[in-house]
Amino acid sequence: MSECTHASHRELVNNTRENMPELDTMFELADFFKVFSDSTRIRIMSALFQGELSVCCIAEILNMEQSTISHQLRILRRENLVKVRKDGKQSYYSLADDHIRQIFEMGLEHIGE
Amino acid sequence: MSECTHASHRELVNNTRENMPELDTMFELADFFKVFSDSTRIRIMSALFQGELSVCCIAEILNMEQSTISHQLRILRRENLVKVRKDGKQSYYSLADDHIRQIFEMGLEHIGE
DNA sequence: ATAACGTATGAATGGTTGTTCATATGTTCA
DNA sequence: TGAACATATGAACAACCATTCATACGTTAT
Repeated sequence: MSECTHASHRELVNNTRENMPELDTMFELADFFKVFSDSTRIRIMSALFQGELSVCCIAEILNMEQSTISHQLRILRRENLVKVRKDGKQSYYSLADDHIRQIFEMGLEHIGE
Repeated sequence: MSECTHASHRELVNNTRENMPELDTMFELADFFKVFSDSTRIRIMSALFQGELSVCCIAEILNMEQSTISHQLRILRRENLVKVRKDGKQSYYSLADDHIRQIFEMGLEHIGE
């Protein structure tokens, strides 16, 4: 290995840069994981694994304010992780992507559950 | 489906609660994904996929300050995602977990890369 | 020993983000 | 139509976090 001022260092830098994903891709990747980085959203998705639920139902399950849930559902909707079905006064949310379970299980595996 | 005030709603709430992971587990899960939710950390790990690198090398590859890299490496170290090998003045970092590649690939798959 | 270099870290700062409050929108029922 | 209910949303606030600056620590070489 070389230190920063050496010539071979330059090669290593350039080589590594070339083999890395596109910058935009790495930003997208971070944004993707960001959705899973909040415990409220994790809990909402965990609840939705059982099937579709209305907003107030989720709020009660998590014992949190309806407004908080709505705001977080908004984010999950924006990221296409949940879908809504409106029926009368209520909005029923469900998971939009089977991928989510896989992502959860990988995370659980890593933290050793 | 029932609305919030109905009796059957209570059953649904309790049932869903019981089938959800432990609260602590969901918090840990969020914390785990939080590590991957920052683009600088994603870029560092992407660089380390090529092999071990010194701090200043990473800084140059990402074109960021050494201090910034050190701070982020500290977090990655705390989460046991990288390991350090000290050699003289430099610290060489490498990925500590083969899992990481799998997590990256799942994320990349989801964002459609 | 001193200088130069690589790395680590505490404090300060600016930006981001989750939650709450208040309120608006839309629906159902009397 | 008006009241009650479910949901959505903007604004304000607080907490968190990534970055920068300054500096300390440890190592190498002169």
